[in-house]
Amino acid sequence: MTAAPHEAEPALPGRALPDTQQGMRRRNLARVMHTVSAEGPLSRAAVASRIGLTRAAVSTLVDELVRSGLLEELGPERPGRVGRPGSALAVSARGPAGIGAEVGVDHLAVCAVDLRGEVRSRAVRYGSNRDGSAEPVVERLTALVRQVVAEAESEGLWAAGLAVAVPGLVARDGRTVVRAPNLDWQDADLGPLLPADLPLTVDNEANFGALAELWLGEDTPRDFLHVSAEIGIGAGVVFDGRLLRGTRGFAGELGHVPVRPDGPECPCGGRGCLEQYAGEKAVLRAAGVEPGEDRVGLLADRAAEGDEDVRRALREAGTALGIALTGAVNLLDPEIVVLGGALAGLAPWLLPSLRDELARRTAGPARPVSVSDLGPQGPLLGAAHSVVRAVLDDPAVVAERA
Amino acid sequence: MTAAPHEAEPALPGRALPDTQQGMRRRNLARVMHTVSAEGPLSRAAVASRIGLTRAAVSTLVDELVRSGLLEELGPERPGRVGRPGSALAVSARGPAGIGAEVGVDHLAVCAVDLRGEVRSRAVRYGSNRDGSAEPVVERLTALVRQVVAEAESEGLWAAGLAVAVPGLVARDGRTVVRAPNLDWQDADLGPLLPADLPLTVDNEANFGALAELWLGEDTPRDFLHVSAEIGIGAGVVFDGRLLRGTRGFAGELGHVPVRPDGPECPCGGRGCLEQYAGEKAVLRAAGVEPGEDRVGLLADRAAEGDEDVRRALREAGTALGIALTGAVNLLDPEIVVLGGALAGLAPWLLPSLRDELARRTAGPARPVSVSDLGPQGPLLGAAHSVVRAVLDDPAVVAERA
DNA sequence: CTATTTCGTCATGGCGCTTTACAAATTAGT
DNA sequence: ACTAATTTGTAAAGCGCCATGACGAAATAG
Repeated sequence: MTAAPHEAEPALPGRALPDTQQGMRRRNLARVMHTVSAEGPLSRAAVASRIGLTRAAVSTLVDELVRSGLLEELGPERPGRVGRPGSALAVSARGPAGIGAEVGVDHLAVCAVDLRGEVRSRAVRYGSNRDGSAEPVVERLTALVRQVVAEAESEGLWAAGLAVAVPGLVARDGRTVVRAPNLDWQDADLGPLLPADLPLTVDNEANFGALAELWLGEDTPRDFLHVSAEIGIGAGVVFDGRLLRGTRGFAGELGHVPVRPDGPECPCGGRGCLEQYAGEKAVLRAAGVEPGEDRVGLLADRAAEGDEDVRRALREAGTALGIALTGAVNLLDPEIVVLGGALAGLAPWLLPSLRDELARRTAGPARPVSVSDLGPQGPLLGAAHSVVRAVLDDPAVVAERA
Repeated sequence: MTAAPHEAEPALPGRALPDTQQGMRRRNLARVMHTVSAEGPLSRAAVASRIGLTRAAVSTLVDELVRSGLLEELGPERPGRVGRPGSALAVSARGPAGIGAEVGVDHLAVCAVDLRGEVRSRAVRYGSNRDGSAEPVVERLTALVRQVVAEAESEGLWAAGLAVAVPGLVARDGRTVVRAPNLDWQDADLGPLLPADLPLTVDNEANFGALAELWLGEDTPRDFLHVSAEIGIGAGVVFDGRLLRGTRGFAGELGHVPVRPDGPECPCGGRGCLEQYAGEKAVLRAAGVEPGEDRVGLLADRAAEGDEDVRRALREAGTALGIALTGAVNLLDPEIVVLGGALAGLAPWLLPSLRDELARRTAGPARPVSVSDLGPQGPLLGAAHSVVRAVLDDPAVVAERA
């Protein structure tokens, strides 16, 4: 029997729980965890007033969470005010950990994040992953995962689940990679290839990048568009704090939004797709740069040196992005647009023309376009945190295993 | 003191309710109402098995709802199977009613819908509403509302709320029309102008059209794009059964998605927006038809007669729609795209080129594009039903007033 | 006419939160 | 220093809500 998959981001009060007294209890456990996690060390009384329950009720909830090893008592608070000081509670640093993994075109990365959000262990392995099939790649990934899990365990943690970010389309079952052109994968079910004792989620790296921005970004609103590019151009659409996945799970294919309907043909079947103007290949060609290792770093270096060909190529890519984003902004009215992934490193040369185009084409106040401060780490962190969020969202499940 | 506004579509179990025993009770009352409403007359036992509570629990819930006048006992069921027949329960036809209203460019319409979804009373008034300001228009609308409410009351109903559909952008407060170019309205707060004894919601007609499709359409999935055109072109984005409104409430502005980035200038500031190709004005001009009354009917008639200019204009509009929708489909991966509003009547001439364009440009299986069977009635019905849904979503609120 | 099945209700019980009360630990004021 | 006031955490009693189990009522099957 394989472990059950977990949802990646069922908002705060896991709406799946039934409306019975036990469901209520579980949701309230989750609310305590979320509150303590978000607002640092807090006394029982502080938690109670924040979530609208009584101190007595919170006491019993906290007892249960402490017994399960999900919360820790830090001892008496420094009293600044009158009255008996509370006993500070914090999310445990020795409980469950989320294991995040990333399959890149030429690297693999795995990390373990504890409930406090700290990265406690990590491992990277470089080398091409275009092996023609998923098996050998996932085998190497599994080795890396075991290594990170072992290291986490030596620090008193235990792995609560594994989330894998891949550069490709993932079916809604959260296990099957339908198509990953840059890896040459097609309809690859990663479930049987990864450790069966860990609840597994597989998702698009752009989705995990967007979730990382939502969870970890400074002042990230609940309605935003996260644009990222590795080789293709993907977008994560987050509304009301929820990631929009689409019926088949293929939402966010910004790279194939038409920019010039009569433009060059695209492998997708369309013409003039964004990727034909702002995709990595197109930009490298326009800049007259040979494809090779660390292409993004190369472009950034050349642009910084003042290479006019590279700068023009990036300006034009920014314009194309601006056109595509005009459509997206008109359709979705996000509060901000965030550039992440490889785009973050090239932002200084993309942003001016992108902002120009967007401002020119949209009415009303200018739409803020910002750059993710997570940079290329977004997807990996998002994956690991998705497991952590699953624990916070339903602590009862994990308490049984602890 | 004005009545509190209600949410338009907080899914089934109004997530706003607190996680306390009373909140649980209220959510379970809602689940009973939704179940009975959706699946026709049902016995207590049938409801119990559907929502996963025991017969005993459902009995007390039903008692409460019957006492409040929200459910009715229809008497013993026709027994087809062995065992004691159940007592059929139905949603009451004499309880609260939702009042929907629509402000069109040259008409006003109001209707009352009971909890069963039946239209029990309606009134229409023709005549231009471009009076330069909202006051006189809303005054006429109020008169119509009072007339419909009185008629509904004479049938034993009482008005639970009023929802108004407007052809323009509405702020997220659900009361203020920020901009309605075709009415010449700007920053008009309709709150003080409408009956203060009715909870009020104002929303974009495209949004209400999309909700009508969600609630009333045959086989409408939970993820879809609803495209409607009156004078502008709007889209309702529904995902996971929830309408996506955007930060400012301006989501769905499909009309200003760029189709040809160097196309003709648009009043919005952009160039080559969809509206420049598929908007009413553009189509009329391309077809060589003079603007006037019932422009859509005229176009449909001419096209049916075989007028080649009109047909070409509609074909080209369909192509432009196809390009804009390609972007939307790539970004959102909806299960289907539905054409509603004025577009529904022109569908026979728009659809072929629209489908062609969409199929050519998107990979994978063809995305179904269908036509709403609600036609131009969508927004009005959606508005009235939004009030009905609010009652189903939280019967306890209304029970107090009954 | 009896056995069986299903429905609705009642009494009982368990579970989860609130209320109320109280001891513990701190600050403010005299 | 000592008392009053304030706040925290816990314990006991109470109430609301659903589950369980039993029962009469009303149908079908044999």
